[in-house]
Amino acid sequence: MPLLLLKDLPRYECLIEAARLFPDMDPSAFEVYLQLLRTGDEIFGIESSYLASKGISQGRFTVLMLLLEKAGASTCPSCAASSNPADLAEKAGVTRATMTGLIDTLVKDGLVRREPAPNDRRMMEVSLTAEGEALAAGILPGYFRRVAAVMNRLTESDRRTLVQLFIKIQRGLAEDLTDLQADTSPNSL
Amino acid sequence: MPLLLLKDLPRYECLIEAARLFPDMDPSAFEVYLQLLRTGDEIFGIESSYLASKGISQGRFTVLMLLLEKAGASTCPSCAASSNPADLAEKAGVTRATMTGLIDTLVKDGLVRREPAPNDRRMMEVSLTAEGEALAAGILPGYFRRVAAVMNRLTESDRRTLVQLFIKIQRGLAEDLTDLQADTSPNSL
DNA sequence: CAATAATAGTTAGCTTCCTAACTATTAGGC
DNA sequence: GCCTAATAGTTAGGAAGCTAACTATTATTG
Repeated sequence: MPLLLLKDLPRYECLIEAARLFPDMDPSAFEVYLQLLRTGDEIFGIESSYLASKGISQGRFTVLMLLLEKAGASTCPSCAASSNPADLAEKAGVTRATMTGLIDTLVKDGLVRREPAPNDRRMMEVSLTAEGEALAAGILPGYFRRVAAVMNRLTESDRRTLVQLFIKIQRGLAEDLTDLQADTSPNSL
Repeated sequence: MPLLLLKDLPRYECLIEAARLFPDMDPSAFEVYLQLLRTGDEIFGIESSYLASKGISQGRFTVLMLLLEKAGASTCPSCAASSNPADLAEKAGVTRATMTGLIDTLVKDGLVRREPAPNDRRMMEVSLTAEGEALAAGILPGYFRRVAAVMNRLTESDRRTLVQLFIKIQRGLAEDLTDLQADTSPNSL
């Protein structure tokens, strides 16, 4: 659980009170904000501890999944790309340096192999070993069961609503982020 | 941005396809799951980079907030506790060891002072310096503005809905988690 | 009241991420 | 065809968490 957050979220009355002290504060926005981060953090913790019980970290799991998509029976167009480290890093959302480290440990554990790419001598080609595929196959059912269990109280309609609202937030982030960054300097103390 | 996640979430058709391969997979649950984690991660990244621009990390910010609540004009009952490191660690959701490190750096930067507690010689008493209070006061308005901006596309009704759904998920986590953990061992490969 | 247990804080060492600098190779512009 | 870009991968070092083990106190209990 990598996020450091308040464990007990402030009650709504406290937010109201804080809003009196800080005119910039929007209590309902802040409440959603805290709940979102808190919920995400808890879910992430559940996933992490499941993966840890299988002897693998979040980062290594992501790499395994990306390689499985490529190796596996997927016909999804976005899954058909090559699997050099830079590509994996891009897809996983980490730096190339981090990916080097992840692949190092996966190779050390015999889950992945790393060979020079045939066409471009700068590149490497990464692929799952049989052992890696077996591990992924052993992890995924439990993983999916947990994901389903986490959401099992939500109706299909709840789920659609949530996804819509997440997309709404994300669209705002993409478009309003520039304004936010512009006001970084003015209010530096 | 501490979470390592797929940067481009799989499209829904891909989830459907994966569901054919893995009977345990619930596409709509998985989609919500990915969107929740992704949204949380992005928001967390925005917050982190704002705090970094103010020269402070997430963890140190949390400690400052906890100490400010105590020092400040808050009449909130849950904010009135003492501020020894163990207490702060509990509230911030980190280990005591981590809190030691956080306080170390805050003391080094002159933002916080650490004195022996009067009654119990095992304990320390942590409090904000004037400099720490000034830093917090300089950070909070921009922080609240960003929180508000992140949520500014959501109507009040959207916000209420979101909070309701988060609470629904969290209640499920609290009550169903035991079942989840019980099935950790069976499907170990 | 002595011995054990519990608690507060710290330390040491690990993990997982990062950035910045480096090497080797390929691609482009003159 | 060279010389400079750009690109792929790696290395080195740092930041922010964690666990486990340790010391110093206080509480409990026989």
